[in-house]
Amino acid sequence: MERYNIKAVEKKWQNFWSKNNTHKAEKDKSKKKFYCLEMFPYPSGKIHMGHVRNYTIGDVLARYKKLQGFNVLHPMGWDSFGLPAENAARENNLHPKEWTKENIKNMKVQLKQLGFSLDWDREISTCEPEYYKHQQEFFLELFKKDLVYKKDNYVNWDPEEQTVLANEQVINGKGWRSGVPVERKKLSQWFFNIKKFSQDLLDELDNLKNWPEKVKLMQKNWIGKSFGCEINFEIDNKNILNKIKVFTTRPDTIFGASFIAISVDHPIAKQFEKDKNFISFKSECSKIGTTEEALANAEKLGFNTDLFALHPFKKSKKLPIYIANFVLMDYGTGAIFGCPAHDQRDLDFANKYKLEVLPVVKPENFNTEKFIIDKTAFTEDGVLFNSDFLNGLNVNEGIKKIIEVISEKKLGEKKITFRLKDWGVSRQRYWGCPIPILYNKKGEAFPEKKENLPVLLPDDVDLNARGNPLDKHPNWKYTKSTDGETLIRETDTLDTFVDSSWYFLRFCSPKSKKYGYEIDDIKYWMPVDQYIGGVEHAILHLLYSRFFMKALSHNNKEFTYTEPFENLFTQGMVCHETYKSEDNKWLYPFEVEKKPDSTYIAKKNKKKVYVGPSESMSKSKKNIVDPGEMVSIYGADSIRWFMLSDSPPERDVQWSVEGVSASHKFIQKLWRLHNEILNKKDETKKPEDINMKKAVNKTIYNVTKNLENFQYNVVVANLHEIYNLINEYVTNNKISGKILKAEWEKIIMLLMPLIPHLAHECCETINKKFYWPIYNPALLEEEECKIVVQVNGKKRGIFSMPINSKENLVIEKAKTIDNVSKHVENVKVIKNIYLKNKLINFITEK
RNA sequence: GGGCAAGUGGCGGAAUUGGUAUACGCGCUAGUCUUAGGAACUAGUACCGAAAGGUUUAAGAGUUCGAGUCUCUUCUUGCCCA
Repeated sequence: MERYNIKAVEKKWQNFWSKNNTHKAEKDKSKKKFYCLEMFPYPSGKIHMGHVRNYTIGDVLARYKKLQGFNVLHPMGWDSFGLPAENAARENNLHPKEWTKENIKNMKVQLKQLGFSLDWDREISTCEPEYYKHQQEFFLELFKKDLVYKKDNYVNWDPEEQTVLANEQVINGKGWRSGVPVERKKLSQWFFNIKKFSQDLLDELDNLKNWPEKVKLMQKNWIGKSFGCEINFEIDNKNILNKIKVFTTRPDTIFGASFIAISVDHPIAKQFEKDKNFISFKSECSKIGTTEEALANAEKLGFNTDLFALHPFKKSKKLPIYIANFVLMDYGTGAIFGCPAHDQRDLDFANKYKLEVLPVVKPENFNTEKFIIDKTAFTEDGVLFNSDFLNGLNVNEGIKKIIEVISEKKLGEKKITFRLKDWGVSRQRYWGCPIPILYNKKGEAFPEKKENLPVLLPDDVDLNARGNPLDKHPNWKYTKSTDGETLIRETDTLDTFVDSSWYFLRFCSPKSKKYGYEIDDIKYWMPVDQYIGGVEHAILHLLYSRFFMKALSHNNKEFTYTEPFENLFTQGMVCHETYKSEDNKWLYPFEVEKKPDSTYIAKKNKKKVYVGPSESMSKSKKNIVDPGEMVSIYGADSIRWFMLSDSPPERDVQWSVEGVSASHKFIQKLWRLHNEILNKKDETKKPEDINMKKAVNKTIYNVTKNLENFQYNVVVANLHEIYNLINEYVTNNKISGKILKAEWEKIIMLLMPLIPHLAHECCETINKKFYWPIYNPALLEEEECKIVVQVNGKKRGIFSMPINSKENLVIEKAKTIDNVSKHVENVKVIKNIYLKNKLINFITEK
């Protein structure tokens, strides 16, 4: 028998699938559909192990569902707009378009080499005019629906990338890609009105039954609904404004208020614009980012306005008004009252400026005199005191009561706010979807005409100039209206998260010239039955996609809203050990060598290598393994098998040479066993036949169940087990050839979704039919069962009995077991716990 | 600081959801075959013990006839938010 020739066989089937368009999906209303989608990649050049894992998990599901008879849609495309193309273009002197195309070409080859059952006829790429044309249409549709608007806004400005970042692209105050501290800058920006749907997006999370709770919670926190109250404070000096509207979620602490803090952009702050001190204060503020985190961590700074507000319930009390760096105009009303005793930021501020700290909430059963606030604010629930008519109430009761009183006295009103902010989509970048908006001389914005779409990106741009290349382009932005007026194009492009917010719709009608999606297609294919991707997109991409569905179906009779992703699965990361040389430089795994004592040395100079913890594969730490190289050594099936075998899909997996080479060996073993089975002669029945049938039946049951639950590592274990058993039967000639072949065929079918190349090769020599085996429930029943015997809950023995034996027979036999009889003799058994076919527990008197 | 997960052999991890803990794989040990082995095969491998047997799911308590699984406390790690 020949050794299994991985390269030839894998190539053979990949060509076969390509030629026969095996994975092509066609709308067929008579068949039940299954839309299996994995998050599409950014074409960075090569696929990485994270992709391999993501797409292997998806492919197993897609192939499994197909074998079960579903009409499976399993498409793939490219999230191909974005900054790296511009950077790479500058480095390599290659146009982003060319760079992207080249990468797509290479990555497509790699995906095919892994044997994924993708329908390449539906391939889409977001940087192609055929795609972004429709995106521009959607932009205009949203514009018409008043879901897009422009406003001056502080933005997170990444000085390195010279672009605006969304809040969620700012991590620890730094740009998510550049790692450079983010600044605040005021710019005129386009926004999607996602805030409008805050309540819906929150409520409808409950309908997502098969989303990880973790992800739903993250979205819930991100939307951040809070109940609070607006309170109007009168200003002592009536010349200015007579009132400041303040928002708070803790109106119960009103009696502990000792100052008012307003944002630098608050109308009241305007009068200080010429004050030198204020100007320097303001510039100091702009250095802090716009995230809540940055605000919380930054030193609290204030600018004293010398104005005072009157306490609404204690008119004699005057609260100084400060302009403070931790209050933002776009949260609440841009003004707060400070209650230092019960808010950490307020306390930090009060301590710095020597303001009064008056506690009004204390823990229950705590002596009032002994309760002192020093450096830590008391933010927990407790009993209100020092608070006039609120005294004795707890926090929730206090909030309720104070809101009642405030509304009654018309001092303010109850207010619900959301943390979710509108989605700023403008990017001062070239490689993105142009925003189809024109400006006249007055600066008024209006939409480009539909027949003029797409607004194409010009090819001839200078990427080496700083700032926005489209803005610097000599003539692209100038155009003329039908009546000859000179118009200027919007030079910002759209955030690439817009591109990925509707690509799952496009896959349903990838070729439609007229529409971004055909209503008839999405009615059949949508929603995505299973979406698979990294948890890092839990907030951004998934929330934006939900918003996009909302926005498109808003005021749309044909398109009724559904959640885009019915089921969501978030897979873990691929990790690898990290290696450092003696001179503290990262080394690639292929640069090191393992010695027999399990220590490592550098291949180059034989010097000692320090092994660090296993971490998520990243280029910067060089702990990466190239999938292409692995495929060429071990073959696609081995890589797939290993990816599935070692850890549950939702957890991180450790890449290891031992693991993948073990998978490779197992593939070879399967092939060897297959050939041995083929060579077995058909014989008359043998006694073990029925046991083998039962074992295979049980495997079908287990594999099916575990596939449904995404326990792919257990599926692998199930298949290992049945292999071990069949192999033993074959070696010892225990099974008749005919039964063996029939049962083995079923196992090949079970292998089909996981290692399709080998399974197809085996299948070809047996039978060319594909099906998903159905288990026989009757065969799951065993004739004998093992009864565990416990005495006082401790396991003392185990024995076999025919299934469904009578209780008294089981008890009698149980008592005769050596280690049991010892424990039940000479003591009174007061109780038997009996579980049919499973367990007997004797409870004895002490 | 808050929230959510998780903690099982040398390692990755199973456990029909409260009923035989450690399936399956890696690694390791011994052996067979081989010119050779980073191949293949066989046997062993949670811990203590020569054995009978006993102990064990981060630590401690609780509920229960019975707890890896449920409850509480503590510790540790990871993720998200601040």
